[in-house]
Amino acid sequence: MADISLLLVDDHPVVRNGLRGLFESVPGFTVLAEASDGVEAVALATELDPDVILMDLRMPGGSGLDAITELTRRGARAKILVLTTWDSDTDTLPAIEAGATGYLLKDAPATDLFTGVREAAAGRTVLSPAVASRLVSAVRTPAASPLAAREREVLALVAKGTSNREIARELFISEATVKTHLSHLFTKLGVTDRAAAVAKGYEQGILGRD
Amino acid sequence: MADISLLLVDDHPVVRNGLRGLFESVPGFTVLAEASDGVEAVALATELDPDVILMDLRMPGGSGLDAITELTRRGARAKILVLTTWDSDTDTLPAIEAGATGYLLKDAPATDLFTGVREAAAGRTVLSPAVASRLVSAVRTPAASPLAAREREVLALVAKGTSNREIARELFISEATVKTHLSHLFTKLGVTDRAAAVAKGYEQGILGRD
DNA sequence: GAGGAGATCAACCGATCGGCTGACGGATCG
DNA sequence: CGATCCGTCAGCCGATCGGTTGATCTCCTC
Repeated sequence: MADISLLLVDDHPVVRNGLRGLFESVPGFTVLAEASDGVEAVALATELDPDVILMDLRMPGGSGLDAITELTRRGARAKILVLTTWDSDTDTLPAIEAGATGYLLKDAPATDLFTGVREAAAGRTVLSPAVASRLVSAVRTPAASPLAAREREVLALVAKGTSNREIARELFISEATVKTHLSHLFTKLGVTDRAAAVAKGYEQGILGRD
Repeated sequence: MADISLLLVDDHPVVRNGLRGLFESVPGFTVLAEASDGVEAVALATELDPDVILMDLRMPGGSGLDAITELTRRGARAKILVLTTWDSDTDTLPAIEAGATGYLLKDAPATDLFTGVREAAAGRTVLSPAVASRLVSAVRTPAASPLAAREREVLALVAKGTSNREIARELFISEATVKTHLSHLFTKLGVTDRAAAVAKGYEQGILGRD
């Protein structure tokens, strides 16, 4: 197996040097280049096509988040590992949404960094428990639907662009009943029209989970 | 620190026995009880209030998923760890959405089981890389918006229940222009009314990320 | 510099929606 | 047994929507 090629991105030369030293001290890694901001990172990543990019999020001039978004948009092959100082960093979730493969703590033991990079290069996701928790709570949907079963059915059809008349036919009820259900669910959701009702439905997790 | 109290839930006596043996062979754990299906699990969990519940998902008579949902609904204190046989189990994500704290592989080394349970008891999320990946891809939003900037603004207002006339006032344009934008975005999204447009907006990640 | 996309506006018309009022039977719960 | 919620239905009416056709202007790209 060939070395894993790396691109280091951090605005602090000290950090970059430290990382370079670490990864050059063990076999299996090659540091292709270093970048000090997001723009440079995108340019170098495009040019050098590294296996893994180690990227700090907080940098002057072209944030790490933007760089991740841009690289993802370009369909870059490189796996992106976010380097954070604190575990509780609120930027982590957006970074992962933007396309980061995982994240590592800057003060993690060296062996953790090595395994993290290897995992990422192999296409696996690298997450600490804290980040995993945040992901879980982002996915988890707490709210129980305040709508009656029939109202949910009507709302689901509304979300598909079905007219009241068509809904009536589909559910084997009269158009008047459909309108009654709609009025009720409008009140319950605190809206006045079907478009806003659909929006509330998604916000509250009533819709969207086929 | 007191022992971590456990409830074991699996339809196979052999598996339950094996787990009990494992956890009784080391200090720090107390197996309170065993349940063979979801219903029994909920009853015992309510009665005994364990710290951690180890639960199989596939069981006859009251699936594990239903049990998790029910326990979550009741606000049970116990952390729920799902026991799966295969990592690729498609039930894992729903289980986590339902309220599971994490999951463990049945054939994982004993030490992994122990640390997993300890982590869960401490409130941390226990996930394998494969599950983490699936979580990440569930959160990740791929599609770039096919809508023009102005069209997105109109759609966002529509989702809030704003009428065309109000949108016009809000954006300092005429009602006619609002209707033009709507017609265009309807076409682009492949829908025929504002309610379905809002739904598409959420499905495609255009709406919903304030 | 032609073409395309975005943003702006107008007028018309039929279809649909949403509000209002009122009603009835069943289920569940205290 | 009465209250409350769910699900069903009706008619009326003004407001709003969506489709259509057609137009002007700018900006960007090829």
